[in-house]
Amino acid sequence: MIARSPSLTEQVMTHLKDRIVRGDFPDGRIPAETELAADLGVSRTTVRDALSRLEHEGVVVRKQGAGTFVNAAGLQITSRLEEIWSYEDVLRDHGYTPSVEVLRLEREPAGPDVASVLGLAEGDEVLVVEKLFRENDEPVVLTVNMIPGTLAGSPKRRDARAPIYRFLADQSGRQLAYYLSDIVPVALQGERAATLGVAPGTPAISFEETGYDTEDRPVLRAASFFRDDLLRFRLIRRKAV
Amino acid sequence: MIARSPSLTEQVMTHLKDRIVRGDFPDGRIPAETELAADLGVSRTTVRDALSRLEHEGVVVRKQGAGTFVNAAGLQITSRLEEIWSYEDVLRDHGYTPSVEVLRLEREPAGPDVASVLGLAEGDEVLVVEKLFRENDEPVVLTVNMIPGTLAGSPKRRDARAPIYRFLADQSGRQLAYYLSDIVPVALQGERAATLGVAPGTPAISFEETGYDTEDRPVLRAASFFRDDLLRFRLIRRKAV
DNA sequence: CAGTGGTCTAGACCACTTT
DNA sequence: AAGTGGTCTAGACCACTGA
Repeated sequence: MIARSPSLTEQVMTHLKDRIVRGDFPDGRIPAETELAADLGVSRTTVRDALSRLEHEGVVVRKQGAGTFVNAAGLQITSRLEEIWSYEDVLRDHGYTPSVEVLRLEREPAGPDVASVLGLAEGDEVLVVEKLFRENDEPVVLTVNMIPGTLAGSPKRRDARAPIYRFLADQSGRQLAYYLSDIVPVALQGERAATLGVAPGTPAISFEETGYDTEDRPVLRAASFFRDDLLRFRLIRRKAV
Repeated sequence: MIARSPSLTEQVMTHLKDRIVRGDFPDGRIPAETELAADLGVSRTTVRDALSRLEHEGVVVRKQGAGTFVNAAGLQITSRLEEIWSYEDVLRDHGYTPSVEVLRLEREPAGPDVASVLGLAEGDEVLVVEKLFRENDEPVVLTVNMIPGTLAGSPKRRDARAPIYRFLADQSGRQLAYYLSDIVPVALQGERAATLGVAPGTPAISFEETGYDTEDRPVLRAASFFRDDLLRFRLIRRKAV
């Protein structure tokens, strides 16, 4: 709850972002590192740290010998794939005001695939949490999460509306540290197509992912299905260094 | 002892990668930054730079106060989405030894979408380069590239087998700087399905992307289709900082 | 050529985790 | 308390770009 004062680097980042948004650099050129350092009263190292992180975020581009420039393309990226964490936030980033409904919350025996990924024996119990995210009654994202039964108590539907990483932390105390995600093309069928409000056979992207806690133990298996017409993933690809 | 050319930072990176692969850190724990700096005879800043980049690549994880650790999950990532540049390399990373065939190389009038993206008038000529990447006669990736007609001479089929960024550089002198890519689910139909050797209606992922040169001018529109059973994209997602 | 970002050093103190 | 990574400084030289 205590707001720790942002680091100098972070303050420089916000400062630069603000100026970019404000249109302080109409030609897209950002002042030289030494100049910024002098103006802001910090060391060039700190400025460079901030610029590195902004470059990593896709906000600016640096060209040796030439200068640092605002990256117009980066402003088009609404969701950076590697930082997706809560679908509610993703939808908000897209300008939506999402609602969440818990479609399913029950225990069932794990199938062989899920058991293997989560390090369980086949037939061990998993808790299934199925959620639908809507914008104005229009379904956009459907997620199916499976958690080892031993890592959950007897949650109420209301509890399950929280982002899954928070739900998991509340139930088990385990912190979700990272996901390993496969991007998989699917054709939506049957009930799943109906839930998302599309015709059977509609092609869609599914993220199939395994979540690990801070000690690299698998704690979550999830699949997410998207309405491609309402939610599109975009990324920048640059030549590797 | 250590020489120039690859930067010190890069040498430290390769050194650490080698030791990781060699199994020098059986418990997954990497020596402290100060220790590495002393051992290698470089400053801690250089070591930190190397570790930052390895962390960014997903090779290691750093935990404040605890240490730096090998990231087992990162070793499973064969293709980092944000660094895809040549599909031949992507396939090689997957352990394949790909071959390339140029299926199509001809000029045609641009449709409205392509014209708009490339900043052309509808009907202006674009050069279409369609390539198929195979592993052992098995088709894996199909790419369709469109370049403004003014940016290409009269290339031969042989020229078009090179990676598209090199082809573009050879033809026009323009350097491809980055791509803006949409990840789109499609159902493969007709000729395209046949070319990739799958049943009509098979769901697939398509990368729809626009390539820009170093001066942010659009120079390339491309779409790529994948055999999901042969080429899978995987990524790590971590909590944003 | 002057000016830019890229690399590197040596050292200081802080925030956090583990013992 | 000891040890780790995180932040920050001040300064040096190099590699590259552009006029």
